[in-house]
Amino acid sequence: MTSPASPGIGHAPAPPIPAPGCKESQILNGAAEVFARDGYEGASMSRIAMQASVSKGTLYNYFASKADLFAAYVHRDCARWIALMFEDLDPATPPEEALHQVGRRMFAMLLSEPALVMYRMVVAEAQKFPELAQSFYREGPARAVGHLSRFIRRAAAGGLLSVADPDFAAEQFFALIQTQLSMRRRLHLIGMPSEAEIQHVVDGAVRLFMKSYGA
Amino acid sequence: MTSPASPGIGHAPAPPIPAPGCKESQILNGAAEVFARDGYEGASMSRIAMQASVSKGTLYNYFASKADLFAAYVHRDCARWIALMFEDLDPATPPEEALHQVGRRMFAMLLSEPALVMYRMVVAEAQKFPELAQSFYREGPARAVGHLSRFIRRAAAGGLLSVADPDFAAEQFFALIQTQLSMRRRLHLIGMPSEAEIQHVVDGAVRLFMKSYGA
Amino acid sequence: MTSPASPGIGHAPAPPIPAPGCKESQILNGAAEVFARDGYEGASMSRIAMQASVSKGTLYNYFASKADLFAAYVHRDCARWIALMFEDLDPATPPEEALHQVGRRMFAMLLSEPALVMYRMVVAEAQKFPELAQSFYREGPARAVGHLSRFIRRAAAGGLLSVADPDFAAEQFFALIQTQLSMRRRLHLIGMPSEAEIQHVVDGAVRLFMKSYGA
Amino acid sequence: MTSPASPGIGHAPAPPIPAPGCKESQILNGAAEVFARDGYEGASMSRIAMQASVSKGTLYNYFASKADLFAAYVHRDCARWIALMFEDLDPATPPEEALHQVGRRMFAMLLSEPALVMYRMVVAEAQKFPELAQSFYREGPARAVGHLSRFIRRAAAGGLLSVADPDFAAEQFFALIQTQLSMRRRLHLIGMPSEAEIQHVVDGAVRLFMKSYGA
DNA sequence: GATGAATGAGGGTTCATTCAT
DNA sequence: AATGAATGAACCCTCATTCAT
Repeated sequence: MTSPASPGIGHAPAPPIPAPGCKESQILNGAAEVFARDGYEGASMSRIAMQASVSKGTLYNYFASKADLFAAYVHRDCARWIALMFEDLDPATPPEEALHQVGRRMFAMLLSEPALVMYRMVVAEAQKFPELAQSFYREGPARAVGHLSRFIRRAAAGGLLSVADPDFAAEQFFALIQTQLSMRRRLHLIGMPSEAEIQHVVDGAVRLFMKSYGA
Repeated sequence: MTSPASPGIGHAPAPPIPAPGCKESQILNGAAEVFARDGYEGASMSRIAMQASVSKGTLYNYFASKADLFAAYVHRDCARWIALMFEDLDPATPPEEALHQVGRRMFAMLLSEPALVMYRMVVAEAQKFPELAQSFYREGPARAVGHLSRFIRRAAAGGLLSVADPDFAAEQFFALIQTQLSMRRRLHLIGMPSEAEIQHVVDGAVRLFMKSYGA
Repeated sequence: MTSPASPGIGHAPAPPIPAPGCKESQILNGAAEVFARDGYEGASMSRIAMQASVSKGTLYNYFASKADLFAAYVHRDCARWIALMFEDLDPATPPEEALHQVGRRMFAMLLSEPALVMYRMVVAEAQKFPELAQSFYREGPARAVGHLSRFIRRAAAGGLLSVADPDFAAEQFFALIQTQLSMRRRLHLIGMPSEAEIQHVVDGAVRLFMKSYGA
Repeated sequence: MTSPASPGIGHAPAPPIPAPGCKESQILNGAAEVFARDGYEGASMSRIAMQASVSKGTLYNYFASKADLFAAYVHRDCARWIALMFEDLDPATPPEEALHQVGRRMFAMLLSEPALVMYRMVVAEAQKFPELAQSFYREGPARAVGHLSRFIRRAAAGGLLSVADPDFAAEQFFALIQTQLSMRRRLHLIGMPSEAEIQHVVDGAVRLFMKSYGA
């Protein structure tokens, strides 16, 4: 119903992301800004209402509570940039080149401002919103690893890589991308790294990976 | 700065960690409990006062504000368990064995409950308390990498490893430890991993590392 | 249904009770449920609208305000069960038997759930809605006493009772029905009394009454 | 301390009524005024704070919630005027005179402004505060009936009255006091009755009572 | 130094009411 | 005639902070 276009696939998104122009979307935009700036606890419904240019009452016409609004915001924004992450890799790409490509994309995505904000909030509130942490993990990191793992398995089957445990290997590659540079960025100690810095980290990761897992 | 070697001189550490028995310490203990449970915004001075068995007035005799108290708590507790992390590695240890040893220790420490709590809080409040994030990074991750880097450099000098950039190599090893298992633990999705799971991750990290950097 | 049948006579009731099927009636039914459950202040127009299956806007098309709606509800429901109270007593009935009969009916009616609810609400809001209390009194207790008083007067005229002040005597009988049992019921301390308990109270009332006022 | 006079009895009051001058008392005075005027739901903590000349925060330093404050108010004010009700009747008083005396006192008390207010509130909120209704009944009406019942029993034992069931007889007398005058007063339809009106009702009650139960 | 009563701004939430459709 | 989205004031309650004792 929400996407009759692509026949045969139809895995409908659970929370139907609101149309960009509508009031609900307007509220979520305001919420995104305030939550990102102040965190969950620090954000106030008053400020969100103000930022979204609606009355406080209207907030509650769309979302039953602050927690609900927060969940909706996380879901929408997760879905947004997760979608950008993985257009499937062409299996024909030589592994080394594919790793470079996906490595750079991952890196850039991980350290992008919206992803950072999301990561910070989900980590911070994981205790209070366990189901949010769960769905964040499932929709984000888990899917990324899954995609990479499938690529590795195919490459191994084709004799291009020599990997016994593709899942674990994918996790390792994913981990190698997140050096201290990521940590410092997450702690707001640095801004977005330059292209050269990214390249350096990714090169290092690919080199280590291929040395072990190259055919 | 941390080097207490120079004898006879008592250059006091910047934030003088309070004597364990005193009232200030008593307050910080209460604060630790409450901050860990409720987060910065969620914690209330009343609850902290109650937990520490002092009056609210006394809190303000020792700490000018909630933010101040929070900073003091982070500093003290960071210092506490960072200290446990790195008794210096014996340079005589064979690299592979040393990596296994330090890998296991890092892993266990990183995923321990107090470290998780601290990580979560610092990440969550990095925006509001930038200087806190800075000192957390300096006293924690940066020192860990520094230690490992020095060990690698020595081993390379001795011909036991073949590493061009010891700092970067150390970061890579550190990164390899933090697979999805860490991510899931940070998101409260799993409890403390078993000894076998730890061993598996560390083995994999050492294998990858040695394949590239082994002499 | 209230008797539009009688041809030729148009003594319209002051607040024209709405026809049972119409939208106004539908709203009042919803209001009755919610007011009874939540009281005047506790009731919300949203819940009433929901209960009545109409939109909030429609509520205001029929009633200018919450207070108006409340008044309409009280009027209609008072009228409803007051009507059931007194089909006129047959003057030929021997007084003692008539008193037993009317006593039991009064008692049962007074302690019935809808009457209790109404009593509670009118008492509670007597200050805020004085005209409501007035009309409640006039349509309820005053009419009950009036009926009984007329019966007593006729009986006295016929030599069956010896009563100087029929109004006062009727009030006394009415009062004797309302022992502590009524009080406890009004305070929600007990449920509906059993038939035996009712009989006991009514017997006692009739006995006392007849001892003084019997011919 | 509250009643050192009667030795050997000492039934201490459960909720220690606060000293008249203290802040708690000051708050309760403000609460009494506002609750009496606006009812439980209608009263706002802000108005109470204002009326009591304290800040809203202070209210919550003394009472955990609005419900708590309401309960404390009911308890204190019940206790206050219940105490005035029954200094024990002298058993030597002739029954008819005693009934006149207690009848007038009851009547006046029942229809006094504070008792009315209390009655209205307890009835109104009996559903939401059942334990309050219970303790109101126990401390008020039940005790009144108990006192009267004991007097009647003694008189019957002394041959001055002829009563088989003193409890029921006491209830009947109590009921006879509460004619429509009481009802009208409870509905705020009239002010305090005149001395003559009171006398009339009480005379009638005593007459009916003595006609049946006189020796 | 230690206390805890007092404060008042601000928190999330509900509500009666309005009005464009 | 009927709707329901939008409003903003008011609700109860919590909070960090102050200050007289």
